[in-house]
Amino acid sequence: MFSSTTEYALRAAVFLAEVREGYHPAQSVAEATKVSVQYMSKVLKLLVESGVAVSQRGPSGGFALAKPPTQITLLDVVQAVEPVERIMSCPLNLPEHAHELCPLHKAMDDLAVVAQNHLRSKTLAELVQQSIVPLGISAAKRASA
Amino acid sequence: MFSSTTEYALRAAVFLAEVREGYHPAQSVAEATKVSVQYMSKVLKLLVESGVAVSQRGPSGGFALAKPPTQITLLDVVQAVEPVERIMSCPLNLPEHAHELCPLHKAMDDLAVVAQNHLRSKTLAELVQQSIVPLGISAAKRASA
DNA sequence: GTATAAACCGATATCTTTATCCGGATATCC
DNA sequence: GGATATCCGGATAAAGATATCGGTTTATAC
Repeated sequence: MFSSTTEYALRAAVFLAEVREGYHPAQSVAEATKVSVQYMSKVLKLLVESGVAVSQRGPSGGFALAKPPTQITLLDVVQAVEPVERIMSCPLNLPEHAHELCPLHKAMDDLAVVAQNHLRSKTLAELVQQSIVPLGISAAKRASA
Repeated sequence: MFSSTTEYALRAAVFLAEVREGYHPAQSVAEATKVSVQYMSKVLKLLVESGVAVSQRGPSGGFALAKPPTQITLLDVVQAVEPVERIMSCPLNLPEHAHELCPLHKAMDDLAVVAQNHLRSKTLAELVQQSIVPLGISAAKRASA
């Protein structure tokens, strides 16, 4: 259903929503989400390019959400890395289906709409576990902090 | 959203629902769906292995649906080639989420359920365009028949 | 202004998906 | 029972997604 890149992007976004204030280096995001720093850096870059996150270079730099978690939906994150695309014209290019999707592609497009609506209805804020520990910060690590 | 393999499988299933009686060689399915015979053969094999279609070797052989189109849903076809998987446990393996999905993966699993239900609600029969020409059989080809 | 922490960027490696090729097995038709 | 149409299966190729590596730039802190 979702590619691993999308899964990583969602984990990262939720993490940034949980930790909140300040910049968090890719290193921290990577550890919390259990993804390699190298790959997580690429994913974070996608989030920055799409306006979901912002980045800051240099010491005490890192990544942060571009807007409050209440204003970022799961769809924003998904579209940043692997857009759920609507089907606008028949991929078969049949003359019969030039101006109206055939029933099959209509059904597939319907699902795209349903999926988009579902993802749009959830904000990052709703996924933050206030009372629980931040995503991926394990008991051992917390103890040492 | 869907891989090309899934798209091909759906096209093939709709085609078989449209042409109805008898076996149809991979060649015919491939032409109608605008996919190479070689690749379509592999996709059709997946449909056979999952019980959506049946195959028959030799002259006047080919492929046909295993059940009437009213009894085959889009979900049957999709699950045959690229299952929409439920998320049963937290991929992060966090102790906190051992027996309950974290909100993120709960949301993702919810979408999987919504998608499955959507696909299950449409049968191949509902996608058949009775009054129109079969999928992919163009005007030129019809004229020559 | 120097040292350092961090994002950035391009090159490469690995794995998966998609696609093609070709010989073999099997059923049908005459 | 032989010729033929078709599915079947394995090997290979090409493309894309995933992942890693190393160097470069930029900002911060002191």
